[in-house]
Amino acid sequence: MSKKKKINTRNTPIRERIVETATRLFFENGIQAVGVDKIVAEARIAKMTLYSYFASKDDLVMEYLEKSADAWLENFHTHLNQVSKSDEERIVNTFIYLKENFNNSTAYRGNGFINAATELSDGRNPAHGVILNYQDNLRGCFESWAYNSGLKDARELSYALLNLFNGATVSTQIEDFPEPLTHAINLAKKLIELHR
Amino acid sequence: MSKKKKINTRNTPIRERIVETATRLFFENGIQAVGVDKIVAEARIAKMTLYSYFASKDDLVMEYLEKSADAWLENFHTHLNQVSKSDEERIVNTFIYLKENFNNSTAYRGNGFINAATELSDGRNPAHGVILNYQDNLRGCFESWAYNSGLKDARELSYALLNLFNGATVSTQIEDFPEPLTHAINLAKKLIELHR
DNA sequence: TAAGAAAAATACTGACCTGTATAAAAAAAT
DNA sequence: ATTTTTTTATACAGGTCAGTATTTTTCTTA
Repeated sequence: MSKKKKINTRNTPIRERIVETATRLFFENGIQAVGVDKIVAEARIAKMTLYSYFASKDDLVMEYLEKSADAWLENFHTHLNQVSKSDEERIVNTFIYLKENFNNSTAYRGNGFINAATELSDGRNPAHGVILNYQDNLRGCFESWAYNSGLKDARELSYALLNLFNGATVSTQIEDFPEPLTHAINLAKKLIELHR
Repeated sequence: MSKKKKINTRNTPIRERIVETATRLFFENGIQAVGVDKIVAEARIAKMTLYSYFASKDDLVMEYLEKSADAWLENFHTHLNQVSKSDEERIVNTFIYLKENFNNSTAYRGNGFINAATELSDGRNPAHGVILNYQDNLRGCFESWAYNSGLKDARELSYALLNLFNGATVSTQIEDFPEPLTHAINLAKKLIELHR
């Protein structure tokens, strides 16, 4: 007789508060650096309540990554739709968006998915699937935007742009200064010209 | 009367074995994921011996980063000198070097300094100074190589190349597949043409 | 060979970690 | 109003963490 733990699958305000608090703490401090005790303290709930919604910390981490990836992409597209008149503009605006995000943050923490990928070094960790999916979603955006704009070699360009996206994010995080993003914006424009 | 701990500053084989073991474990598993007990076990020394050479784990981490940065740059230049006939070739060969490193590794772990920077999120950590120095050293190489090759806007090009370097490293680490590095090599060649 | 220094072995501290057991209090549903 | 579910509070288990104290053994050097 297997004695399984019963997990509450309902979507209550408490559950949302757990995920929101974990999301904020994981992103600001890193996943390994945040203990369950800190999450329950800041969410002002009992530890047992957390473990009634999530089987383990790893489960909570998975939900953090999945929900954050969805939210990131949604904010991303919402913003791009507001400032872009064409798919070609969306490409350049992607990097302007990164720079605005840096300027609007007091302590820049880069990209939560890149951080998670380097932190959870074991590639067999299921979190890597979410991160890979996020990255390929982003690259796919670049590819279709490039294709719709009539640019040559859209697929190769999309890889270059993803490289540029990741590189500019990491460089900015290391330097804590927006200069790499300025160069990334210029480089994105040049890449578009190269593929026109 | 301040009671300080006496640190052995001699450079003995044991000390080197500690640093070598820590270097391997930190790079393969991440800094936070490796405990002092694991280091002393794999180096087959007593824990007290480690603490007679290093005041704290943070001290050992600093030495790991400093020594690794020196060793990385030395290997880098040694290899580039063997395969390059000009500074312009050094630029492209940098990215070929990354790809060869990936192909020669069983479990690619990317760049130890990028990993450390994302792992040690607090920018006030003295480790960030070492990482910044490493990055600027690398960018400086790009800049002087570009300048010596008569390329235009050497400084801006160097930032683009550093972005490309970091981005390709991170993308490869996430994907665990060398395709981003292939695109990075092509992109580096294009960037050189753009600045000719 | 004797004295001194280095290293090892062992046990420990106090803090933190994930996860659980249990019982009381609060809330919801019947 | 009573039962059932949810949440809390508290304590705890078993592990790991960085770092230290103490004693014994080994090595070096004089």
